[in-house]
Amino acid sequence: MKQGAKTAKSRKIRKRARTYDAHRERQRRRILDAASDLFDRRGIDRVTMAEITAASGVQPSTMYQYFSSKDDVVWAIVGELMQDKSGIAIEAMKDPRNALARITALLDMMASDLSQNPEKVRFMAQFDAIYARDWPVERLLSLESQIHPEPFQFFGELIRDGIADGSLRPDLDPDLTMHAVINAVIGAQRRLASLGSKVETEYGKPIGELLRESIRVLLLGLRGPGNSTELTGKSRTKKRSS
Amino acid sequence: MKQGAKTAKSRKIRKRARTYDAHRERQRRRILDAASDLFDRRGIDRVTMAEITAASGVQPSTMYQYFSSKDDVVWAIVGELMQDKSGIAIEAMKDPRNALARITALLDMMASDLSQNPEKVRFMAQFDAIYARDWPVERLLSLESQIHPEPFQFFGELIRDGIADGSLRPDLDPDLTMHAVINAVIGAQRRLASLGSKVETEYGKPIGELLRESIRVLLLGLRGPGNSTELTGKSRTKKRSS
DNA sequence: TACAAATTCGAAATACTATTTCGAATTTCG
DNA sequence: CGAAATTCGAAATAGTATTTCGAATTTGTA
Repeated sequence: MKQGAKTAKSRKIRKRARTYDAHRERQRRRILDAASDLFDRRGIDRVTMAEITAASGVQPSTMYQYFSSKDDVVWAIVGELMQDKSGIAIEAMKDPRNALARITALLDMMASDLSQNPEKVRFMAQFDAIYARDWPVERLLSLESQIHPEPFQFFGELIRDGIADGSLRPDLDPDLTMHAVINAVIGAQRRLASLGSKVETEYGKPIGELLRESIRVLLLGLRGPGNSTELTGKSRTKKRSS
Repeated sequence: MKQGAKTAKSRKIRKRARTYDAHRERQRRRILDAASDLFDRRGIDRVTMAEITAASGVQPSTMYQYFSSKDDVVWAIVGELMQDKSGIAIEAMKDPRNALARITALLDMMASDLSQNPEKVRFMAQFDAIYARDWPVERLLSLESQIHPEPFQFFGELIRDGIADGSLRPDLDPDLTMHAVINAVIGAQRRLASLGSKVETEYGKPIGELLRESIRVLLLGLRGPGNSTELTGKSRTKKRSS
């Protein structure tokens, strides 16, 4: 349906020949942007289709020509978000020093994400809680595999590398530990986003700070006997990373 | 409406005088049990009031005489769950050895909870994601404070005790660390419950095992320099670490 | 025991909501 | 130009939470 459509609007000559597709892209974007904004501000389940159509300026009948249901809209937004995040994550993992440094960069990225886009994180938390369980595994798998082909092996390698280069403690389980750590950080991140200001008023600390402390403890637990205080201290106070 | 009503059903003599109240209690229970079961099996948002009334054997009109809305039902169940869990948690924290042992007991309890009642945990995850943010802070606070009066000071003390007795590393922040750790474990626990079987089929490990690994890493990160292997390999199945 | 209060039922009514349908009007394509 | 794609408007369908009310039943009490 949309294969050769997005190569580029090369010149005016081509532009006319692609008006249908280009228009469809624009409409789709308008709908997704409007929906995303509403979801962020009010939560998935409190947003009605009528509101989405109103905010995006199309009629319901048009709406359903782009998305077959409200769930479909949610799914599309989730897909885009995951795509974005995984790109950033892969970038963050380029650190050449050692495995611990790469893990640190990845987790720091998640903390920044919470501080900068708490609404998006909250949206993903709602997705997990409401939809993820019932939707067919294939749908999730196809999305995820399209993003990171082999996360299992990859995470396993990471732990193995770290044990080899001495940055991680040697008694970690390559098939388990990295998944457990990532899940803990994502879980903490999304819970903080869900509770939002409630946490801040009750605990007196910004949610970003709480998550960074969780990450600090986890990294301390991963660290090999060698590097005692190397990465421990006030870790992420953003210095000019050259 | 129901002040001096629940002291006790002393004798048969009294029993008759309290039939109204007793009946109301029973009805309330029937509704909550039926609703809880449905929520566990299908998720909060997929359960209709009609189903709840059918399952509990009352008419809608009767239903709304006990709970003013579906949210009200959800809230009541959350309240009971929190009450239960906090009782168990307080019990688990009685370990007299040292602060690290108490924290370990608390986190282990959460892992057992996930393994034994994944549906309940999932229910709480949905509550957090869908409701917790919008509901008035006072409502959450009144519930929580009724359960554990001073969690802040309590958690702070725990860290301070641990630093004093040497079981925790000395550079932890009494006002921050324990909250961060608890939040990470609860977040991980609820995320695993939300994703449920999906995690198991994709990662090939039961969710309980993943959570226990997260907890193991966190505890390693908390541990003071003194007790190297003391509590590490303990609850974690095999692995005679030496 | 008789009467008032509390509880339940049944059934219908209201007000939202997601989703569909269809024909007419407009724009794009070949 | 004529066919195809797109949008609109407006109304229709079906499912949902919540309310209302009078009749029937049970319980409390004088």
